[in-house]
Amino acid sequence: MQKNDNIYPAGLYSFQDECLKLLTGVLNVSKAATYLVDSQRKPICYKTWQLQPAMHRQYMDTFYKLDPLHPTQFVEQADISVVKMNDLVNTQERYDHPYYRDFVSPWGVQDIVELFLRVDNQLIAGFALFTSKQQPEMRMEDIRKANQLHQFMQFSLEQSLAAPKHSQFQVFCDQYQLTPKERMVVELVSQGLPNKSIASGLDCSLATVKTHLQHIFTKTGVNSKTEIASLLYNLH
Amino acid sequence: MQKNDNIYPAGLYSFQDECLKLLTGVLNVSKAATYLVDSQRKPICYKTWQLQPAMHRQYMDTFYKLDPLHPTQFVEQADISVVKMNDLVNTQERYDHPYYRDFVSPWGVQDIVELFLRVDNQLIAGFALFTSKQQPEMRMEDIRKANQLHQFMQFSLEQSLAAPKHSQFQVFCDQYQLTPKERMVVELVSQGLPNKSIASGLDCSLATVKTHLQHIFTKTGVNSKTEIASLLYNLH
DNA sequence: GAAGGTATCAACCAGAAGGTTGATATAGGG
DNA sequence: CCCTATATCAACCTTCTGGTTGATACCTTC
Repeated sequence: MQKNDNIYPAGLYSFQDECLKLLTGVLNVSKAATYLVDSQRKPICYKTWQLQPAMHRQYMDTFYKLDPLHPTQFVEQADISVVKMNDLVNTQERYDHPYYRDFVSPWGVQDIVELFLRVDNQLIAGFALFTSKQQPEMRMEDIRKANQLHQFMQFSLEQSLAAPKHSQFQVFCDQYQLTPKERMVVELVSQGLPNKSIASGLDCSLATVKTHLQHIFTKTGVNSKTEIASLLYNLH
Repeated sequence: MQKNDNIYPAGLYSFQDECLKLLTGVLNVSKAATYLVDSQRKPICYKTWQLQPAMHRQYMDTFYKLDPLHPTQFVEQADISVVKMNDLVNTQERYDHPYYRDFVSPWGVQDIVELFLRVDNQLIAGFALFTSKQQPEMRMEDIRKANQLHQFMQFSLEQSLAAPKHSQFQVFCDQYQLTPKERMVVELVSQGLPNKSIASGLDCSLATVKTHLQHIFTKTGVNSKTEIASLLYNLH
């Protein structure tokens, strides 16, 4: 577990931002979301675009369990990278199933396309693109574009992970032997986020974040988040 | 005032550290100190080496006024860069004057050599090197070495100010039109220092630091020191 | 000399962050 | 099977930070 994780998914904060901008800028979607997949295969670090906070909360609280596009469904299928919901689930099912009846449909969503990014066959990030009932149905052409974008994002991801900035982050984390979750905390700290945001980013409690921070502080020998950010960018 | 100061002395935190290490490592001194000179020609951002905190406090509280090597004595004399106290002040004076009788001598100091760094003829940093009464008197050879080191430090300073890292700092400060003192605060924030340390570094009260921070927060549109550090190293 | 920018400091408050202890659960190695 | 490492969370307390208001002083510039 540690082995697979000491590179991913930490260090991808701005990568997510840029990808989301790209997708929503090029494709005709009404809402979008992105997340990273942690070592326990749990989606964390959600970032959304024009997606109602209440809808996201509903998903996180309840409906993620029923999601046919949930990343856990695709961790093993390394060949699947772009999935269209309405292709995966037939029309009848979409009428019967509570996921569509009680969640997808009420929020005015017509279809969802999910993009997965992998490194070494391991799923590490995902993107959900929503079209609304007011929009025209998604066509082959749109899916082709999505595949095109996916391909470039996959390329860009590998570049990002090889960049000096990223390796600097790795050097720091390796130097102090931080655990995967601790690395994620450091990543979010380095973005200047308050603990509350870090907690919601990692989908855990404030208490857990504080515990992680305490461990990071002891390992690195500092005593504030600002100092962490400073250390990170002033490696000796 | 603004004009002369929007480059210096901010951004020299690690430069000071390295210089102090160099001087104390190469020259045979018992204590040392370094400082930056701000726009009001006041020494700030002291860093010391083997110098008793109590001695430093005494100097800062009282004796700085009597110091014949005090930087204000040399702001105008752009040709003077390395000064030896015992050459500047004759033996008799050193017996009579309270600065030596009540401060220098009681702390076991035999001689002091001061080095000044300038940019555009403006004094921006100083180094004080102390020899103790237990050490042999400083000779011509030592002064030659000090001059040699000074020359390189002067070169290195110019390099540092031209380095990408420094210009990044400048870009940030210019972008948000920060005042000289605000820039100093940002510099110390970027080192991860708590407000109390920033206050003592700038030789002002905690309240002043907080006011500076509030202004920086409004100008940059953030609301925490960690975010400042993050912004600084993640310029868009 | 009035106005604006800068630098200084005080007092106050609410909320965030840091520090500690202790507890639970789970995965993996020996 | 036990031990360790990891991840999770709660409760508590202290200290630090952020936000606000208001005041003084100095220096330019108009």
